[in-house]
Amino acid sequence: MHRKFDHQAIEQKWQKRWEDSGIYATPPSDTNQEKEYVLLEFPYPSGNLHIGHWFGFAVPDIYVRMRRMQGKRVFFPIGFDAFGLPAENAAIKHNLNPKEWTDANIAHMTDQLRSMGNAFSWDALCRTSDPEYYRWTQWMFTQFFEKGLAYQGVGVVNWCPSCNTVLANEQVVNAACERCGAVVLKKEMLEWKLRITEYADRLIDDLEELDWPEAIKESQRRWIGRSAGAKISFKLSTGETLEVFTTRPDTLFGVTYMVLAPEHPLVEQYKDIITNWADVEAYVAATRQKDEQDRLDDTKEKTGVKLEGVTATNPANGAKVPVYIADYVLAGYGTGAIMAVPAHDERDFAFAKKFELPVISVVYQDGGEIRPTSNMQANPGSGRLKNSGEFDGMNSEEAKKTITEKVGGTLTNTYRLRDWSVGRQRYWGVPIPIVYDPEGKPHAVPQEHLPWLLPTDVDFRPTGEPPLAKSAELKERTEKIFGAGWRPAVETLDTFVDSSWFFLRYLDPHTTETFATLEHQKDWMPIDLYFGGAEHTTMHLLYSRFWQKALFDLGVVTAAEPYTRRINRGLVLGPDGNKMSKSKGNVIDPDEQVKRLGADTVKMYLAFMGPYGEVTNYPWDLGGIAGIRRFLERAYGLTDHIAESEPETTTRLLHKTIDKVFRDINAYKFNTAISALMVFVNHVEKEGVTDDSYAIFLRLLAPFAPHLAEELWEMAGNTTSVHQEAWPQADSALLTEDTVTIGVQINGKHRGEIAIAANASEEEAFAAAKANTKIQERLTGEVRKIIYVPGRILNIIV
RNA sequence: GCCGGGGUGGUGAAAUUGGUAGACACGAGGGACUUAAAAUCCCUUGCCGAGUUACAUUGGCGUGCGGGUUCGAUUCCCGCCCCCGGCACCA
Repeated sequence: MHRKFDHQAIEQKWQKRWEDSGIYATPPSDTNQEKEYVLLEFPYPSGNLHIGHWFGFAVPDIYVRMRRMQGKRVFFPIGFDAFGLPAENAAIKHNLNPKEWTDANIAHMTDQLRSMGNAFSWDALCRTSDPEYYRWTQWMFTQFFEKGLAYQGVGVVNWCPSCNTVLANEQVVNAACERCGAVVLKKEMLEWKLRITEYADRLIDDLEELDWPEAIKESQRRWIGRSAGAKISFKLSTGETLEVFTTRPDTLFGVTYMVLAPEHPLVEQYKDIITNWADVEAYVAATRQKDEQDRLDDTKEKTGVKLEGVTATNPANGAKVPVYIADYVLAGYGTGAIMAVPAHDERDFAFAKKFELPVISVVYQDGGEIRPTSNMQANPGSGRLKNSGEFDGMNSEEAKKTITEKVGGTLTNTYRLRDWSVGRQRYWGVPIPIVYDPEGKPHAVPQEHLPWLLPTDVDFRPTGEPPLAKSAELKERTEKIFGAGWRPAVETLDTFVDSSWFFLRYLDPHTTETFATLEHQKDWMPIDLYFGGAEHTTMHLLYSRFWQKALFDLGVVTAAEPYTRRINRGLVLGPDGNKMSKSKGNVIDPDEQVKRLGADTVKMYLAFMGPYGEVTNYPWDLGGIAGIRRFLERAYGLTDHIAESEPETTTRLLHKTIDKVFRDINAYKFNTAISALMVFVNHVEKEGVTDDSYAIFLRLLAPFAPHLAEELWEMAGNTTSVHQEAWPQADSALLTEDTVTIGVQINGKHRGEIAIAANASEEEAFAAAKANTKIQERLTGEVRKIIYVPGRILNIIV
């Protein structure tokens, strides 16, 4: 019978008891239990937990709790990604300190997190803004600096005019700032970068080993964008050589012109040689003017200017070809210059048509020559060579190698990935632990001076000038330690740096000797399962893989890859099917729901919406959550149906439920696991259940409704925690039925059902079918064939 | 344009990956209880039709569209259409 329960009293009671007894604290190393490190993307302390946090944190807790009951030694920590711009912006708005704002939010959100009732290892909690955390962020950065992995260089950066800071390439989405949506500008400046490009191959190749959804792997591969080709040098009429990157060295004989990116250094250098310099200069200036948005808006009509007075010589056949600048060639990719083969590249073809340049076809396909003419398209396919001298008839693949060798080029890979820009011209972050000597040469702050504290005497309102530059304390500190004329770096680190190693600090949150002992790393790393959102595919997930590899090369971590398995989840939408937002007024407040219906209900409802681990968006359904609450009330009232004995159907169903709940949780299909529990409750309400079976049911319920299951477990007379009980084992003998109902088809059409022994022979099944009047009526003609799949189907062909 | 993931009732979704399509839940309709409402309980609920006073019963269609393979297709193959996410002149 359905029965109300006081969820607030129950939840408070058990949350306190679990904490007092410390049953979820980080498990000690010295046991024979198998370890399992389950990680969540830690929250940014924005002020309030939203439904997305619940979806992301409370649902994986189901998996964690089952694994614990199965005897695994599970580590399930939580923390805060506490540095970042919102704190600064909020502080400016409310006229307080970013630290105060952040700390207050953390305190509040910690309470909210506790109300979830997750099996968190609270003892491992850490926050990236604590000096004891960021001293290690800084230490790692200095190690990278010493190895040349962190460097400062002048380049064109992405500048967000609204956030007043540099952004990494990954943080620019559709030419706009990933955080605030402002259109990103190009700006030339000195910036701090990490050489992630040096790890490009490993970041691609090591994906093979990972048990990740293919979609994420593919996105990372495409983001890194490795392409195999060759670097080939062309002699210029000026005497210098021009190096180009091409994926098609086999088409070298088809080169009819060259193109440099407008920003290419040679352009400026040839100022006095180029006879139409005014035109060239104007084009370069126009390109510089264009921001990212303009480039996207382009209709992709090709533009460019010929460099009059400069020609290039094709190393393959000595042909002299003109040289252009055009903005379809990007300064940041390859060598910033290309050899153009209009016959076999669509972009070159479009350009050649516009500027009336020759098109020479040098590749044809077997079984029919396809040659572009001025009215046709380029043919980018591979095939056999022609018009290529001694290489005629060779296939493209072989020719790529042979021709490259012949002209003294080198086969090489080129990547789309850019080095990771990590310096930020803002306040609330990790100060870059670098000081400059009087000559301006950068030096790492030595370990004994770490943490290199974030100064507090700072006006952090954004002016475009880094706030730390205004700190007298930082300046004095630097001079005091290093000497007169020394000055500190004034940028802070991108917060993606902080989150690139948080999972290591969880292992040893209080050690002052190191960021995490090797002993604990060996015990827990790599992370077995990482739950998170799809938006981090080419940001956090890529950065932290790189960071781990860089640490691995320093010999300070034990694993070359941080995350063995990854599950991406979808999004919870508002009841109207739109993304929740204050302006749409469709925001569901989890606190309100928890107060009204309980944490167990909210958690279970989120788990019931659909399969987890598929990036699908689920609208919040007010009626749906009421249904879950109803289910829990019925589970609560199940004691009314406890009897001395139970029918065999109940026992069998129980074992099927054990089996299904286990398999479904293991596959993150929490929705169908819950429906199996519902089926069991529906059945027991009619048929009754014994004490023993009821106790098993409570153990199955425990991961989904930890508070209620614990309460019922206690009400059933137990003094232990249900969460420390062993996970039930299904009796395989009870999983298979003796008799089954199977469908009967005639000519493939469903015509009825028969109940027969599970191991019935074809003859027996056919006999049973003939005994069925409905079937019999239809079996008029001669039976030509019988298809019988035991336990599944009987199909009679007449 | 390219890459990835999808399209199943009024809704969220199931379907042991070729074997009774729609489990479970929501919503809706009807009934019981109640002075009444809420809550709860029971029944019905893919669509269209036949049939009966009411049951019982029964036919056809149905997993985005069009083909194909198969005894049998939501599942496999071919060709389209649409939706969501990512990338976007990357040589």
